[in-house]
Amino acid sequence: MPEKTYTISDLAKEFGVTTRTIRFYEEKGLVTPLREGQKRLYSPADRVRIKLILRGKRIGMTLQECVDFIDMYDPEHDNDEQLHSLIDDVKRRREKLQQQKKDIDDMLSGLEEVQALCEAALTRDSK
Amino acid sequence: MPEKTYTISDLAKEFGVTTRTIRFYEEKGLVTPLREGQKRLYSPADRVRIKLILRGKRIGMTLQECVDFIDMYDPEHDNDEQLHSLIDDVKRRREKLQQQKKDIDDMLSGLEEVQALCEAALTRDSK
DNA sequence: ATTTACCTTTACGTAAACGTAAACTTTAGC
DNA sequence: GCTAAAGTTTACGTTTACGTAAAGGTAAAT
Repeated sequence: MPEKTYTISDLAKEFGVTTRTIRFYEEKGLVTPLREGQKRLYSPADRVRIKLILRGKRIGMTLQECVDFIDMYDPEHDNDEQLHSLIDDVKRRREKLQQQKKDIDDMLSGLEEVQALCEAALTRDSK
Repeated sequence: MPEKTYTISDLAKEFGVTTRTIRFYEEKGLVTPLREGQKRLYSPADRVRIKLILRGKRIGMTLQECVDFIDMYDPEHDNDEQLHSLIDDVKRRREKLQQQKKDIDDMLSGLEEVQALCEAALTRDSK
């Protein structure tokens, strides 16, 4: 079956970013869509890459970190050395993610408290 | 008891940032240490603020978002309207944090898989 | 045929978050 | 009394991640 394709504005709309953003990612080599004449044609794989980039960004990764992260899935693991190096990278990244998760949990606890206090103050006032 | 104080390099060392960073935060109004002559004197409260700022940064918050977040704990909740508004802010922030947590969990799953595959490839080679 | 709605490239502008260097003062140690 | 370490202000530089025109090509709709 003929692979589905997307225009730049399709993806921009879907992900809530501007076309400028997507072209910028291409400038940086993060995506490399095909061309139909001048027009960019994005494959499902391109779409996924953009999705992964935006996910990375949501937790504060730089674009370079997003690329590095995505490349972990697509490794050129020729030899043992590269495999070991990749495993080390994965471990480091996992630890960082765990720390971020802990940070988030701490913040969530705080916010829940704040919300409870606010709501208590409101019901108190309403009496 | 006399409240403990910190110099700028005390805090810089503790948090692994430069003094420039801490002064920059002051420029932006994120902290307002006392002075002893020219020298800045940081209180435990200042220290905590910096800690919270850096925690926020770790999950990708901008400095402004960090301030807004910290201010949620220290609210001027004069009237009901402000309380409601604060509750709304808290809810929005909680949702965002939940999304980030989900993103992190997704990434962690992916990384665990990658690591497993790598380790499998290694043990296979060693035979 | 011309408006409308996309697409394109090129290029300068901008906000955030510091880095870096210069030039100077203050305090502690020898 | 001098030097070294830490503090200070001022100010220009840098990277990241786009925003925002400007100037134009293409294709469908009226």
